[in-house]
Amino acid sequence: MGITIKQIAELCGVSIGTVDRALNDRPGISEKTKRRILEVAREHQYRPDLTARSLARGRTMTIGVVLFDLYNRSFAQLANAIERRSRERGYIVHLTLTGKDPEMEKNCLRQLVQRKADGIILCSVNEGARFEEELRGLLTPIVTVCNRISDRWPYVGIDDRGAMKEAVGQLLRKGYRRFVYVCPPLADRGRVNIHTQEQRWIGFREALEDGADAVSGGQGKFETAVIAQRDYLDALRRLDLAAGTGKTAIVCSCDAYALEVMHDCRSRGLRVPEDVGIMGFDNIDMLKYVSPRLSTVHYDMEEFGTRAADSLIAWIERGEAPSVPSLAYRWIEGESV
Amino acid sequence: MGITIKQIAELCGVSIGTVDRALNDRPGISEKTKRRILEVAREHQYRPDLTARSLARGRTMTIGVVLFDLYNRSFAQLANAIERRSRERGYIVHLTLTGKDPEMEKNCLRQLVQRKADGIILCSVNEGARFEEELRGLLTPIVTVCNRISDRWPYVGIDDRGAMKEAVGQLLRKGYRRFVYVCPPLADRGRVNIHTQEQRWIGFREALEDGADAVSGGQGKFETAVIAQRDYLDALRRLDLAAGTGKTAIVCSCDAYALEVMHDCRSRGLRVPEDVGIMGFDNIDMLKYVSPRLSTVHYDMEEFGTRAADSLIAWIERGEAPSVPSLAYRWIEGESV
DNA sequence: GTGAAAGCGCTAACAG
DNA sequence: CTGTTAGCGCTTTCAC
Repeated sequence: MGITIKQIAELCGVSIGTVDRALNDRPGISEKTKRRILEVAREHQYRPDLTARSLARGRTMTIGVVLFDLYNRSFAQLANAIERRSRERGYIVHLTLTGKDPEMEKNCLRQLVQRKADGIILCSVNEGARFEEELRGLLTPIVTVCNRISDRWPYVGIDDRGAMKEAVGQLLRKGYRRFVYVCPPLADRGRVNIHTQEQRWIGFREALEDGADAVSGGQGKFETAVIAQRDYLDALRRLDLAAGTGKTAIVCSCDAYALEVMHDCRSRGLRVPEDVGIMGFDNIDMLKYVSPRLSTVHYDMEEFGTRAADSLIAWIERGEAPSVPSLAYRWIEGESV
Repeated sequence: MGITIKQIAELCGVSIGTVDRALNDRPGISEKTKRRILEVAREHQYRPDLTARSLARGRTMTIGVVLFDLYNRSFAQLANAIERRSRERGYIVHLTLTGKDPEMEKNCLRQLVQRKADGIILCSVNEGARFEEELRGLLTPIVTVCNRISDRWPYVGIDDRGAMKEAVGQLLRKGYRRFVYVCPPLADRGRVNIHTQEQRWIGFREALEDGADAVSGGQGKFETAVIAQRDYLDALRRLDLAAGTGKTAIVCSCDAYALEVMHDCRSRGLRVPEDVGIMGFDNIDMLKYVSPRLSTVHYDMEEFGTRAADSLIAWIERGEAPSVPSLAYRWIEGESV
């Protein structure tokens, strides 16, 4: 199935070395024989066997991608962009999904290394010194995305902390003084990589600290509650949002939560933003179908993808880990706060 | 980087043949030497080089996937399911995206074949005898999904014609007698694969034909308009939905269009379903954030993925193209008709 | 039981 | 300019 250089060599009455020179237009071959060889190759629809080439060259022109899943719209866009850019640059993508299972993630990585992927783009759930040791042992360029691991591996993403800080600053400016922060469980720290969520959480606190100084000269803090658990809606319902003075802003660390929260609040008869303010983070594109429009933080997932691919390829081809600057983000003024 | 069987052989003072027997527990080796070899292999963290194995075995344990993109939620789910199932069964996925570009699609296919993917799951935009000839020339098992090509290649999907027919039957039963059918351009037929859209369109017409017989004994047809163009919203606006008697049902061949249409109608002050009925197709999961709930046809994209993977693997491993029965679908009663 | 050797298809270094 | 040869790391067949 498919003709090989050896067969071409026989057909042309030359050696495989010569065929190789012709096919990969390497120097040291006469125009005449080259033309003849190319002609024969074309006639027989010669297509080099890339697995053989990989073995010989020691490079597979393959990029391994490790993500949680593609349910999340953002991950889908990310994968899309990575594939696009990679193939533009001559690489093909091995997609592997972990389902956020630490062991599965290790399997994926191992698998990719065994298949000799030239580099890997990783959104990790694993974390910790031991995991880093394992990563180092893979001896493969790795670029992290969405979840930073450590300075040793380039990270593509925004400054989540700064972004959240700015966003909450907007709420303060609008006059909000009571806050509920809703996010996924942060307790797994150390076992599971929640770098991004953690940064946002820090950004939230910093914004309030700075705000407290500015607003009341360091006097009275703001009223805040934190909900960081799976059944966040239940927890939220137990809170009396109307108690006290002033309107509450529910700061959600991601749009997915914000949408659920908004839905739930409204089903309880709370008007948004009249009775309660809600903000999200991520600007997932589902938002365009939702009213009132959610106020949120936007960043470009596609850019994450192309940047991650570019950085990884730079590393692969230049041999040294590149440093990647934080990408841009911006506050989206909706109608929900 | 990484130890090889040759090195293990030297370390153990045996031949590589023996090492191979130990590592792949093949018969013809004493328990004792086997144990010793495995011990050494474990110590040195031996991981077989899968590119080398591929070359030697003539199988890569790789499945190529060719889709349009991952923007569409359904494709993302599809890709997700394919990856999951494939890796469960020992295969890894090569993801390639065509962006609906026929030439790009051919590139992807060629690339996958050169990389010796054991089989390919394809959602094709190309179509026609010549393309089929090319596909045949690839000499690789191919399972089609979402867009059928011909009987030569197994197709995973639902009976779109039947499903649309049933759905429109629901509308007739609800009393609708005026219809606007909205779908992507159908004019590209022959050049571009629009099998699915075509089937739905046929289903729509059949439903009305059957309905005409049933309702008025073959007398008077229903009032219908068809919009099959990129700027379908503009076209729709030009229609006077209120004219004539009875309420109009806008039958959209996909939810994406239905959502846009619904949004547009409401921005024009039309109430759904009081003034106009709208139905979609696909039951994309964005719908859960939309009210009124869209009436639509549901099918399980994940099932497409696992079935496609299973069928392809069956073909790869058993050597003969499997036949795949149509998958299940069901009408979702929403509030939009 | 074990070893030797011939591939898989391509690359790359070295002779001529 | 062209041919030869030795790999890449693993599999597989055939001797011993």
